[in-house]
Amino acid sequence: MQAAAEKNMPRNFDFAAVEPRLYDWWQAQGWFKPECAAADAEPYVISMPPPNVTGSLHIGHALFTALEDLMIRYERMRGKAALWLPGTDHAGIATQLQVEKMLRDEGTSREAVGYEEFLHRTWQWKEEQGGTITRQLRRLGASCDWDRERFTLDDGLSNAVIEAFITLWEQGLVYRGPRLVNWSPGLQTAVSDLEVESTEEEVTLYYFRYPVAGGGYLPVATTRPETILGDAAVAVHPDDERYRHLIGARATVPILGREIPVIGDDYVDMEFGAGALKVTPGHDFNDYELGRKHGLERLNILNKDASMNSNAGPYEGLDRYDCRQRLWTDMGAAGLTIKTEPYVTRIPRSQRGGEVVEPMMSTQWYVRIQPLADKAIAAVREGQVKIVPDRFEKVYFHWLENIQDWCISRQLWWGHRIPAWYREKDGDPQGEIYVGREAPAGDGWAMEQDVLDTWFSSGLWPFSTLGWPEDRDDLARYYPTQMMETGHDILFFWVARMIMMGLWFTDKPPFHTVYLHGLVRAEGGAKFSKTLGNAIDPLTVVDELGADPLRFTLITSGTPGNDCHLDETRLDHSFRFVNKIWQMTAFINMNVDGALALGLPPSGELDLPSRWILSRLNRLIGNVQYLFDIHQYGEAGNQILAFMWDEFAPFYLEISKGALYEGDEAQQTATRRALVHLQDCCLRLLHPFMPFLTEEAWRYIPHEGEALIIADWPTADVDAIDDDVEGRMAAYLELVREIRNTRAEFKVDPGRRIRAIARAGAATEGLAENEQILKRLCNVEALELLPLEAEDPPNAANVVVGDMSIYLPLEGMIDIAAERQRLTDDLAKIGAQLARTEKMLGNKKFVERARADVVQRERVRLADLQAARAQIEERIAGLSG
RNA sequence: GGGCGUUUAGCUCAAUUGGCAGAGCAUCCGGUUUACACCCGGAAGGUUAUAAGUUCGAGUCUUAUAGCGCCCACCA
Repeated sequence: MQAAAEKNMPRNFDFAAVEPRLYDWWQAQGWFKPECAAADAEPYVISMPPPNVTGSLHIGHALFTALEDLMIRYERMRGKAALWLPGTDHAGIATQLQVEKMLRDEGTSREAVGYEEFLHRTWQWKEEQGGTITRQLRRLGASCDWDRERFTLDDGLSNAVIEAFITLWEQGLVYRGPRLVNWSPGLQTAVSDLEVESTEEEVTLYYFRYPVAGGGYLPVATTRPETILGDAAVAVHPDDERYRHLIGARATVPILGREIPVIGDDYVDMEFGAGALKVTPGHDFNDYELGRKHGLERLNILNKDASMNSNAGPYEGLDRYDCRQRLWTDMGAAGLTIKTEPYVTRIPRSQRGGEVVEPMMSTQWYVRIQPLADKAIAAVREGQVKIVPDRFEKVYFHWLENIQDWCISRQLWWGHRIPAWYREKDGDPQGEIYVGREAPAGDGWAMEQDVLDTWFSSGLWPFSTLGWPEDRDDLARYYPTQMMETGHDILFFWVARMIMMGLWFTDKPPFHTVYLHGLVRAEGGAKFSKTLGNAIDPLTVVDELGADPLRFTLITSGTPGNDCHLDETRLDHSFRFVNKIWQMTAFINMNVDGALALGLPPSGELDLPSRWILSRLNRLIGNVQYLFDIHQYGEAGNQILAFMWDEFAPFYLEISKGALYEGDEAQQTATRRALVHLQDCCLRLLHPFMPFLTEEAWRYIPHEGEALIIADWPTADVDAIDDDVEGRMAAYLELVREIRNTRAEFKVDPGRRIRAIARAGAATEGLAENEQILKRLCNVEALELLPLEAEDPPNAANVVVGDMSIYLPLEGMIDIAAERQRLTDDLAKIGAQLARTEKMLGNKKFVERARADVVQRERVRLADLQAARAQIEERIAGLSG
């Protein structure tokens, strides 16, 4: 098999020109599509976590793109029908907020333009902005099947959402009703528990008196005095000797004068605050439960914008915080206040706007989630779905085992409108409810205004994108998917819900493996944010360094599940690695011609360095395979880099110049074939990390096949792994290091060629055959052999590795005293190592119980160290004489 | 209040079933060697947070303590 390589390789990798050219070529050839694999190929599918349709690429997107594209390219090279299905999310709240801001800037508002116009403007905004993020993903090299791109609000997915909703309704798992919800006053919508984030804040704890009928009062403390207006009871602990006699008495709500009962419940903590508890079932989740238990009224005192409503009496119309002040002042005037004190507590805020969320009574749609959760728990428990790293399984179980019904309705305009209709009955405008695809027959039906939580449609993503519930072809071939790669921050929001809904609607887990990555953080662990100004913009990096260094850095900076701290110097290093690979390719390119036969020559025709580097290569391939199998992609990347930069380039490639420039034709050919094979394997291994560079470089070495993107993934040739060869070579390289050290110590001009003399004998025989190693790596002229009985060369430094002893005649540079000192220092080092090894081998238990190869290794080490010590001692004695 | 993660060189991080603690950046010394100065050679830098334990052997496993971080939870 012969293959030509492109000639005239450019001096540097011009990523800016190459990236778009290769991307368009790959895509035009259909290589991003699973159909490019064999017809019977096993599918490998990743549903891309859909970014917000109007979003713009940030470093988190870059991380998931790098990881998922790596997985996809790897599986594609392994011959799988690899499908990476891209798409975007309509992102209800986020997008609506963007459009509302736009309207505000125009001096108008959502309410002013009205429902139809607002939706029109939002779609327009989506059309304008919608392509941005997917264009940016392409710049990173994302090899998605763009023909299958989906959007959560497109017709097919909307159909899936309606189907899912109606099915749940028919199964009795969707219900509508008044409940206490987390209400976002600014957005004027309900939000789910998950969308509320509590942060510790310094607030005021207000102590006051609750007058009790018949005289006296109960002291109560609260952080939200305005909720006094909605109190339905005052509770004390039944064992509280101070107050238990008041249970059953009537208390009077301050200012309003409303009468409420004093109740007893052991929920009350006697030690806390004032000892008695005000109960506001309409505005507090605990009190809601308490109220249910005691049959208390759920009074709502707030309007939708969190101003006070008519139940607040004289305070009607005030904002809740103004009311808090005014009420407290009025209570003070009435002699009902006791004191205030600073207090730290957790304040619930909306994950979106950051505003304080108010628990409020509201009629919403819910999913009865327990049956779905049970299946989702079982699927992970039974191993049908595996979470990497597995510690997140515990978090997953804990959440699902304590899950609350899911509030799925949102009072937004942008989203999937709930397929429900109402008709007036008995004076209630929503007295009759119908759920279905179309409005029912008859007059007077009005469609539900609310839309569904964005995560409802996202939960269907892995199968809705493949055509569910229609068009079963793709669904049959590519579902369930294999990999769900996403951030651990949306384990509950998204992953758990996909598993629940996937199992419920398709009876299959939507994916087999969940790989969770962490957050990308700045140096020192700070969160990346635009306001802090520490954000690394991935597109700027791509402009300046190319996509490959960014991808490589992101992948090699982290481990699964852990946040990674992105260090900008690593970007730089990756960029230089790209150049390194390019230069290695250039060297090979200029040393081979198109007539070279591909593949390796028989092992017998290969010299020791070639057999060594091929052994190392195959060990690397095996390691990389292992690391990919356990999803340790970062470590795999680092090992490939280390192999190329620390072994292949500085040693083998340098040594190969001997054979290439001075060898006979057979040696030249064997070396060329080895070089090409090595570089070919490295480029294949690196392709999933750095697709552009590797594809382009591959063109310049002889290769077989149309493109690297569809080339085969390397497999380790275990027969090529040779411990003996590696051991011998390691000793020679140790010798190289010693000679280089010695040269540096004696300040020998690096350009100066020096002589190297070894005493003849078995120890040096192999070395003499491989004198190219010393010639190329430490600039010696040749290895001269000294007869056994000859005297030591005068004025020579001596380096010793194992049983090999080399003299470096450095006339005029050697100071006998200095040389003796150097050798004595060496001897001390060897002595220390020897002591350690002797101690280990002297330990009977070690010899008996340690693994055989470990013991053997120590024995070899012992022999080498003893030999070296003998050589050096002899040499020191010689110097003295 | 529970749960999880983390603590390794000055900084950012690795270390595959327990087997001589490694990189990058920064520092110091020396180099225009015909693939690469986007480079090459050399050096220095660690009681692996602390304390016990298991083991022939612990960065790795167990327990406790401390710092940092995250998640979950109804003390007003």
